[in-house]
Amino acid sequence: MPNITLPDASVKTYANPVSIETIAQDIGAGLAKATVAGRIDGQLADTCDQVDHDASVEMVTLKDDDGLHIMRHSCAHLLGHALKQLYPNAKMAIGPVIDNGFYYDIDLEEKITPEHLGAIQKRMKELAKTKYPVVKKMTPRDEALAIFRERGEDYKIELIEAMPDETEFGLYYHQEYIDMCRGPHVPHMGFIKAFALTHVAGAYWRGDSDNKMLQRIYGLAFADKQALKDYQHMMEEAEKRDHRKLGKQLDLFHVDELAPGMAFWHPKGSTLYRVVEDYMRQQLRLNGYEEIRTPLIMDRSLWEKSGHWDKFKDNMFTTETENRDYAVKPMNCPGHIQVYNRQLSSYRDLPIRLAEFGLVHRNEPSGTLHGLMRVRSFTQDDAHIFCTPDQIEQEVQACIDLVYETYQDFGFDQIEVKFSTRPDKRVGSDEVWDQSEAALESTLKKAGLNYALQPGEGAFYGPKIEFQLKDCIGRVWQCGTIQLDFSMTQAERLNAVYVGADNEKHHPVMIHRAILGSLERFVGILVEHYEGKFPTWLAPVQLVLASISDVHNDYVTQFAKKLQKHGFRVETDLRNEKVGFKIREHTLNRVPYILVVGDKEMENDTINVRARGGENLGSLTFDQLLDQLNNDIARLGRVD
RNA sequence: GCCGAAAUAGCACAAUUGGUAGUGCAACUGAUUUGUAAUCAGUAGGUUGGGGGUUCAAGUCCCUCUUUCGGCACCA
Repeated sequence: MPNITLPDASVKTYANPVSIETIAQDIGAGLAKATVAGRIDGQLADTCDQVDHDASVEMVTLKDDDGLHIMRHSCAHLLGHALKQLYPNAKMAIGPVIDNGFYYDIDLEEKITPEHLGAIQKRMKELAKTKYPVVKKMTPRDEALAIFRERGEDYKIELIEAMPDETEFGLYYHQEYIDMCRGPHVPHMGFIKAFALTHVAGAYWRGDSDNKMLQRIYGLAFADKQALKDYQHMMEEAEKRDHRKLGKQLDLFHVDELAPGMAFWHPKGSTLYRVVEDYMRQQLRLNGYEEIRTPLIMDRSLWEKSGHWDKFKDNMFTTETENRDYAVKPMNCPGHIQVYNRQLSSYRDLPIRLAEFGLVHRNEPSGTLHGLMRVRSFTQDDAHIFCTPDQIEQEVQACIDLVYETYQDFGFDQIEVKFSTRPDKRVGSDEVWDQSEAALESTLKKAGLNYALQPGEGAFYGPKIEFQLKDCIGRVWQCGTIQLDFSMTQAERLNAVYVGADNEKHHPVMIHRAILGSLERFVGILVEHYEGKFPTWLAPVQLVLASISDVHNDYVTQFAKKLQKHGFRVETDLRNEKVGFKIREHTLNRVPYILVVGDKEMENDTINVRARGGENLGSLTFDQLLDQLNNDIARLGRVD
């Protein structure tokens, strides 16, 4: 006699176990039609599942995030169904839901090309249109194995074998196609109305590069056609922000075939880069750092001692001369310890904060390179804080504060925080790792930040906090990082010491920290974040002064000189072109202010100011313009 | 590194079954002296990513290397 409590607190009583579908029917035909699945005491269930006890039950529709998720998962099955009809030899691996859609990994001799995707998608649409029912059968282990064995689904068998404790498996019958899944799934394919296969790519079975590479087909799926269209449109718009595209358009940088993964900064990009660097230099001054510079190339023995040679030589560039081996630095820390070690420090001197805009080279695998986001040569706004164990918390806290203040100045408010713990490949004892992880995590907790744990993702010498920003199409990149290191300063490594109050020598703790991370990556993120429309303090060219005809040229030149003397980045446009042409060109170049001079301005000793976005601020005197610019620049990139 | 796709003028792209490599913008020259998103005319620009092969003939077909793109694995 199950009593079913509905979300509106009403109760329905049934004489016998009852299916979700029946309950939905009893509430109303409309709801029943829209029901993708049910939630029984909070647990998702198929519409065919029976409720045999008193329970609270909710209907899940496509308006529900869970409903969307279920539909996307079923769409992956639909892909499997269509694919097996077209390619009976295909072996299906896994087909999970991802943001905005799904993918399915497939083992198939034949290479799937974009043209094939069209045919597969067409078949999927035909199948979906029939609204065929999806039938679930809970199937005992042996039977499930037999079914997949008969069908040659080797990967499904492997999946079953990887779950030795399960006694029965949910098999979903899509007409002749059978897939295994925890479910739930849509009751019929009529729910799948808006999807598109997007691309195919390689992916290792079980995510392990020692395994076979399968073909992964990616797809989008949404509740209705409009939502799909909206998403596709949004992605097209987002792709216009791509820093590689804008880098070319705005003449900021290029990456040359002769130096893969290394940026050539053009004058405008170089200016932007330098503004960012100068801003960080100011932050260093205000926060008790001392800036240093260390060599790019250092003797191999240093890297052997630091542990880099052992753990990371595959990623290091090397060189040799006169029978000595050198490595190009992939990190700045060993060099910083050399500077720290130049003198004997007292506990009274700590913390010592050494900072460097350190150019590092890492031989990243070729397939990873990506514009400015993943490069082989980049500059870290790096610093190493040498401190006593007692000072860890305050120092880490100060770093966290600096990260947030800096990101706000650059206009970022969506920052993801990750906490990464000990990796397999590491130096230092487990006790030291226990201590480091606990210290870092407790500070993180005290700071009240929401963070995600990433087990095993730490640096080889210590755990780390990562601050991540998103690029234009949602890919997440690590920027800032705070890493705690008890190992590098030890006697058997690079042996940094200080004299404690007890007059004994101790090894300081080292905090590795970068706020922006890589200048290259950060500039790339900035380009995408602002779509090249940089706030005035960052804009490579802040003002362009355009003359209307050549009688105004001298006036323009003089006016521009005055602005330059006040430190503004100014260009003049004295070309023999119509003013509309000049405006268009500088607008496309996203210059914050276009200043126009004609007869009127010359008479009144003013300049006409057109702000980015087309707003005309009228004709201003030099001092009025100065006020406007100074107010604008003082805001940095902060959003009000 | 792995799987797949791609590379044509500075940029964006075109070129039928293998048959004279083009268009637009930018550049340069000249005319025009211009009032808030494109003035007109002309000129020049290429060993079609590099190398090799097939063919009477290759941007197009084959091999190879490089780079790029999308993922995967990696990311100190």
